[in-house]
Amino acid sequence: MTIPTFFSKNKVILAYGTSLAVLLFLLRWLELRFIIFDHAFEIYIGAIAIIFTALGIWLTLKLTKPKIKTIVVEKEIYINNNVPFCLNEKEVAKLCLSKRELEVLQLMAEGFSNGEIADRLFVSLHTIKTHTSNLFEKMDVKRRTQAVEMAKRLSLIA
Amino acid sequence: MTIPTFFSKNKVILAYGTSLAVLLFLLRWLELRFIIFDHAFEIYIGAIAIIFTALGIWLTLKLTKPKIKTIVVEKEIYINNNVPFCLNEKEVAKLCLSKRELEVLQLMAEGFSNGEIADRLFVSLHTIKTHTSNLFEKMDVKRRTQAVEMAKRLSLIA
DNA sequence: CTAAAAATCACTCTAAAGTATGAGGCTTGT
DNA sequence: ACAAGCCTCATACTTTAGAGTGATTTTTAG
Repeated sequence: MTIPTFFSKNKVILAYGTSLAVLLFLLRWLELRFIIFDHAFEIYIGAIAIIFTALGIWLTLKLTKPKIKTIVVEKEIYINNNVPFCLNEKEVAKLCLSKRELEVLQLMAEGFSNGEIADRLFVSLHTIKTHTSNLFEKMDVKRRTQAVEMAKRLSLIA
Repeated sequence: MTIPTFFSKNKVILAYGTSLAVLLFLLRWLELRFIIFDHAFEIYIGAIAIIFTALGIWLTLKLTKPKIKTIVVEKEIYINNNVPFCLNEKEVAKLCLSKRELEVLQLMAEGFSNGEIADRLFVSLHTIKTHTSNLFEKMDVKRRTQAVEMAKRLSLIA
């Protein structure tokens, strides 16, 4: 998570530059002591050194690929019962539940038997049984009580 | 996980400065030795450039903390108990529900079959059936799904 | 201690739930 | 037009749930 800040980068570079300056002064001093050196040459070399060191630093910073670290953050989604019901369409889509199946699921959760649901939706008991079977298959549950529990937890129904 | 301290940085920089000085003296010496080369200056500059670029790269790799690119994957977790469950004891008393019956009711709401509840509570299926029958009688419902719906509505269970 | 309540187990029988499979009609998007 | 998905209905079969009745053993409160 800790990406090198601009400050830390600059700190290194500045420290390096300072050391170069010190070095140049040292050379200057040596030049004064032993009037051997042509100081323009040293300044030139120093400049080249600084520039290309900076280039190297810049290149490295630009071109190094960051290590990829994947963090799975569990985002808790609290379901507030006092807030008007809001269908969780994501889950509905994920489970591939059809409108009719949701209707059946809703009535199932309200405690109606398959027969009562059939009457309410004006279809046969067979149809409701098919719907419930498909629901259990899609939701990967074995009983209507499990389906209801899951449906409430996922806000598939009110 | 040793983060580079200021001291260690300086140590590197000082060592670097020293090596630079040595290098300059070496080059100077070489220059004095072989003044033969026509393009000695250009070669010299080129060498400096290459060396210091490499040095910059090396320094950067050594002194910067490794880049880490973090990918945060949000995994949604649905949680329903935003308000800590509080048993509605008034209703429990009103309905004359016993502890055991509440236990059975809880497991029933979690989607377990009578057989599974029997296993969980280490009693026979007959016992659970008796409990459920008594529950339905007391709660005045006809099916377990209705009982569960009512229990959740009245906060008899979590 | 004792009566009441609670918990346990058993048996029978019916109703409902659930499984498996097949099939026909109705939209819908390509 | 046609494939795909959904809704519908059907049959046959298995499993679970629930009703009704009765009984024994713990627990618990007076």
